Amino acid sequence: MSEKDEKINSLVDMGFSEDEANMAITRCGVDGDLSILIDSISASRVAGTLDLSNHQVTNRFFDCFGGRKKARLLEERKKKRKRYGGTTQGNQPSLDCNHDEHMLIPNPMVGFNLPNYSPPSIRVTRRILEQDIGPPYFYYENVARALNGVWTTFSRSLYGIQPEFVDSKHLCAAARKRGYIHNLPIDNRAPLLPLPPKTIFEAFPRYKKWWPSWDRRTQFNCLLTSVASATVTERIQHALESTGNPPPPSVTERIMAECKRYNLVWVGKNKAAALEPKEIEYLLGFPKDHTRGVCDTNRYKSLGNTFHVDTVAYHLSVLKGMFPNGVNVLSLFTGIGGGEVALHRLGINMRTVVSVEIDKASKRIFRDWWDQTQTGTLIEIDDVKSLTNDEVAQFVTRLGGFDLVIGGSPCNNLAGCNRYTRNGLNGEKSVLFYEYVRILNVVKSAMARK
DNA sequence: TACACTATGACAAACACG
DNA sequence: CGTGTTTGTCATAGTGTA
Repeated sequence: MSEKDEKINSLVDMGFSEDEANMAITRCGVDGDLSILIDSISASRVAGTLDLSNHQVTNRFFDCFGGRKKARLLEERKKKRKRYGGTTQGNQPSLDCNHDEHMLIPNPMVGFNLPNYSPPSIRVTRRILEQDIGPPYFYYENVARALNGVWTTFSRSLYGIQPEFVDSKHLCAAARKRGYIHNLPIDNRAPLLPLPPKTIFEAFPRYKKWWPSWDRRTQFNCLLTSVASATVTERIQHALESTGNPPPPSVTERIMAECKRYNLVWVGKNKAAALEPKEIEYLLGFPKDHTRGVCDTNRYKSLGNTFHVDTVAYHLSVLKGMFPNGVNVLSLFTGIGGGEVALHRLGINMRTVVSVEIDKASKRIFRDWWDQTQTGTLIEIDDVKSLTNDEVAQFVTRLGGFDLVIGGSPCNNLAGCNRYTRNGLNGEKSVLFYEYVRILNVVKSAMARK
């Protein structure tokens, strides 16, 4: 079989038509990665059916830039297109293989809507192609501030659907800037109740006692995968003890930088400390002791990598009315089960969850939670790469289809704090995004055949 | 092998300013 | 408008201990 035929076969397996596959190979060449071909097909679907000059999401939050600034951004985009388009890339159409488009992140980062967010939002209308409306519903997540162009690729690979960017600080006491692409309805969402506390003191009143007046934080920064150790807090304590009260600005500024970076709290006189795992569980909407039983390093790591339950639950809440008999879920990059915990807290019964997760500690945490709270079936798979198209199709047949495909692919190579391997979407871990696309497309086409 | 701890100081993108 | 400044980030590699 020639390389071209092989690629066409793979693409057809994923649910693309033979014509589409042929076109993509003509445009991008037979040497291109499968991912580039998928991009190309998705792009032409979008280009062919939607008018890109008119935003499909009319949302006042995308209009929140002042006129001048917006005009400037548009100018820059034009310039970039000029710079990267056409001539330097041979005869490649710029829309297909150009990853340099900007994706505007709305400010404030409140998504399409939020519970109790005022002023009442102007009605958001979002159009999704008929063929891409669920079931299966899908829900994809990653860091909002990825490298430029990455979200354009996410969107393009996921049927041109506009991402929804939400900073969870609008829902809880910690920032968590994330983008979500999904084909769920966005009307009639309902938050989990009670609404979580939105300030540090509401969440942890006991820290008021030792909180210095010059620490003006009211919310935490993003909860990361590792925390400050004793030397950091000792250094702070020493600095405070060796200066007067109040300490000079030079000292407080340095200390504040550490506090913000590590999300420190004040637990005694001059004594700052890292948040405990159970406190992070609470902030992120997990049940008490959810991650208990593995070592602290693994608890922090898996918590740093997970969803904010309340944010995700708010988006998934629309499923409750649609599936009174429960759902079958394909959960990719499950981690400690943020999506499942959200469904559970929404009162949505999970008949079956096929969970793909490679990390042993996360798997154990999730399995323990499942055994203690669920009556449905859990099927565990280790690695997305080893999950073949045939196996996915067999699951679809066996279970009668998936109602929800949910997952957030690795951000390691996209996250700003990675100084070593922030090499973008083709990095070792983040490239697994394309496995999500592959598997989702197989599910879609297998369900369409039924 | 598993864990705890430490130092590291990159980088894009938003922002402020003239 | 360019240009310098600030901000914040689902992190990693290496070392030592048990």
